[in-house]
Amino acid sequence: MPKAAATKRGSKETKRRTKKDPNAPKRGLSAYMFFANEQRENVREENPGVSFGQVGKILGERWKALSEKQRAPYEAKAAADKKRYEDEKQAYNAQNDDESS
DNA sequence: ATTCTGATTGTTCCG
DNA sequence: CGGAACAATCAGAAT
Repeated sequence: MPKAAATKRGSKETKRRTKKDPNAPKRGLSAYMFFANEQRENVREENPGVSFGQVGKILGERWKALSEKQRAPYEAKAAADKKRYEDEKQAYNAQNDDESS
């Protein structure tokens, strides 16, 4: 367990922190994104007719329903995507450093 | 050093 | 076109 429990992120009050960077090196995607990318086709096929109201929620439930090993490929992708972010992060760093002239 | 927070990411669906 | 449930994330900023 990391820390406390209740931690509603997005209180909108503290949102004014993290000053947006000049080129904002947006972070990478998340496992869910990769998972949804593959499952969306599958879930939609197994749940014909269901609207986002159902599919969306079902998708999330199924996400954890998979075995950790199943999430592996998605988590792996997420990790790989993060690396991608690291690259832009470095570009952002270089740009920032090169900006002073 | 440690803690936390916010920003972001992508899917589906519709009006 | 965007928003909202769904989940992860995680890197940097504040303490």
